[in-house]
Amino acid sequence: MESGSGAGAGAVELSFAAGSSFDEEEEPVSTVPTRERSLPPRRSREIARESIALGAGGGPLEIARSGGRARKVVRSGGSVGGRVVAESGRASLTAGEVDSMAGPEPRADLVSQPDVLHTATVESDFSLPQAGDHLLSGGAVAGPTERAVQFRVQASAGTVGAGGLGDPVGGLSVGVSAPAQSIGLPSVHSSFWPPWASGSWGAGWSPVPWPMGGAGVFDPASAWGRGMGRGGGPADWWALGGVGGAGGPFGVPPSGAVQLSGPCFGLSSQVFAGSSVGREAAATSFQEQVQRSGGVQTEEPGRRGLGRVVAADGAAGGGISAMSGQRGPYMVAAADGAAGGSSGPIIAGGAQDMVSSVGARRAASGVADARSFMEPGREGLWDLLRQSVAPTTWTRYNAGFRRLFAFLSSRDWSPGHVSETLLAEFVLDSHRAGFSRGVVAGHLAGFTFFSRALGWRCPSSGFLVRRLLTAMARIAPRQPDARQPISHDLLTRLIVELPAVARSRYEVLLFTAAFSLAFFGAFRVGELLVHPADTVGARGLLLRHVQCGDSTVSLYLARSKTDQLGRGRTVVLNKINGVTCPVTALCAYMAVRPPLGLALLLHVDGGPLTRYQFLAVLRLVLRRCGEDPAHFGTHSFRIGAATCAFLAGVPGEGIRRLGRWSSDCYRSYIRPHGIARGLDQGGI
DNA sequence: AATCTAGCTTGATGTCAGAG
DNA sequence: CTCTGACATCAAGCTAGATT
Repeated sequence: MESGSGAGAGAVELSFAAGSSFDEEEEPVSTVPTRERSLPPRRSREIARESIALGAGGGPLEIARSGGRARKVVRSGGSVGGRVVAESGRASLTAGEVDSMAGPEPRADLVSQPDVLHTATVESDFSLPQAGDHLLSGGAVAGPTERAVQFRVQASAGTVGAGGLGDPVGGLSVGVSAPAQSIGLPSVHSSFWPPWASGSWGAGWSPVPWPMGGAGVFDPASAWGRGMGRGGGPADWWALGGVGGAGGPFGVPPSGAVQLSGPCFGLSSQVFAGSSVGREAAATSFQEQVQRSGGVQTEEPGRRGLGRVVAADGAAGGGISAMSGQRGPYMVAAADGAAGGSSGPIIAGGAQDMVSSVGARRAASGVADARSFMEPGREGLWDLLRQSVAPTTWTRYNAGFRRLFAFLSSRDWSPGHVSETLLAEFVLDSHRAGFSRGVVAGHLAGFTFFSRALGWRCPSSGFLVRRLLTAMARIAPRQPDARQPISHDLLTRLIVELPAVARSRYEVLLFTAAFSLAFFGAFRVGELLVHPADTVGARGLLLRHVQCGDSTVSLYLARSKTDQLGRGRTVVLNKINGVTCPVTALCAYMAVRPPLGLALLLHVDGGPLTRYQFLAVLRLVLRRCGEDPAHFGTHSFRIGAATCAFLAGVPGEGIRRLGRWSSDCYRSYIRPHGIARGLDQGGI
């Protein structure tokens, strides 16, 4: 099965013309027209690094904010307040409106409550005389609307491989909005490599035969899958295993002194705010993190009830929707649209806010946000409700709510209970407008979600609605998934051809590792790559999640689509022969990977490998292999892995665990003939 | 009890506008 | 012209409830 050809052996350093990260010192010998790929500019990041000027004691505040597409300066006569703990370093400043302005009918109950309306975080060097000092005093923003502004100074030290702590914690977080006990962490993990690197699990790490078809060692008595967590048992022998449990495989000592280990690869230890050992490291690491992050970090947008939303929906890259001027009870419109995790609104400062509409594609619709109908004083409930679903789902539900709200408002409807007749009319209207069944059902789901939260009756599962949706599905049935699997043979060819499209030796190693991991790990692209806007590495493989051994690599998946609670799983890949070997590929890449950034897969300048680039290179090399790129996607690696495992004789349960499926839907990926034909295909 | 199905949730992806 | 981010849509994936 293995070709064993040495693809990269005689490869010269070639170049291609895109990507964000090519080492300028490397000699570009392009074999691909620059039209296909070119160096992306990074000036936006430079702009983003422009810092803020902090006006202490009520002085003027100037925030230069910027991003991928826009740069705006917001001035406001404000002051900041807070108790700053860290002494020096590079801090990010989170600013948010305490509340929205008063509209024609201001709600005093909301206006009076301090809370962050919109926040944005920018960074700045800071140097404070003494930890614990009250350096900056609070105050209200001047202006007719009397908005207070709240800032949080955040000195982030980055994180170390303390998987047991859950998602990376932003290191030191200090300021007015951070209670003292939240500053720093109760314990410090000192070393970069987690304890299991020392081999404590060693007995359980059986070679994984897949997809070689049974060449492995079966050790059912191992700790693998037994002592380490869920899903144990003999069926694990072949598999990638799942190590569950709250702590994950990464041990975190309950206590201990701060001890910085040697080169941290951009991931310094978490340290106490008050730790003298840690401050310098914190500052250094944070600077590094900021540089990697592109400068602007945003927080989850929080919003309050009534008022005028002056800026919302800002992309991390700087897009901001101008929503100013809206009045009345249904004022918010698109403000929540950025809840997708990758972005957050940018603040607008004072009374004369300058708000950019750059990058906004969606015009103000004047349609309500569901939160507008929340009873006063229950905002905390709303915030927690938001956490009950994924950010993407929240965004989508909001879109559904807005669309249905707009439709209902055009009928004789007042906010509140909805009749099934009206819902049926909505379905009919959507059908005539050309929406698919899935889209309409999604809109209904979103509206129903918020209706339930608000106590509105919304019979979206009524007979009429259900039948109409069924009719839509029958009229326009789903198209079969046309994406073809990337077989192991094709993977081999892709890797062999990579040098022809890569710009440098480094990129050959990067994409070889990326493709090999995508296939053998059966990763979703979102599990493999870190989104550029994700500065904390909430998703995707991070450097600290990887452990290379002589014959295995282990990859810790902190969370995934099927692990929303973030229990974590570890994927172990074993060495095989040939150019596709994930262990060899990853180790080769790790040997040249720059000591920068959080993401595992990044360019030589530290920028993360993006989906766009991953797909662009995949398409280039597919074309070079004589394949039609239109038939493949990033998911083709996952489809190929399932298909390949099936053809190699891996049992159904094995395939299920390989791709971390918790249902039988993996069967739709068994596509020995290329195209999906149905769930019963494959006869598993 | 086993199987099927619809509904809900969520990741992947295509398209568009804008930045550079 | 490429690349990014936002959005809309498609489709994966899970589960509760209905059906057999």
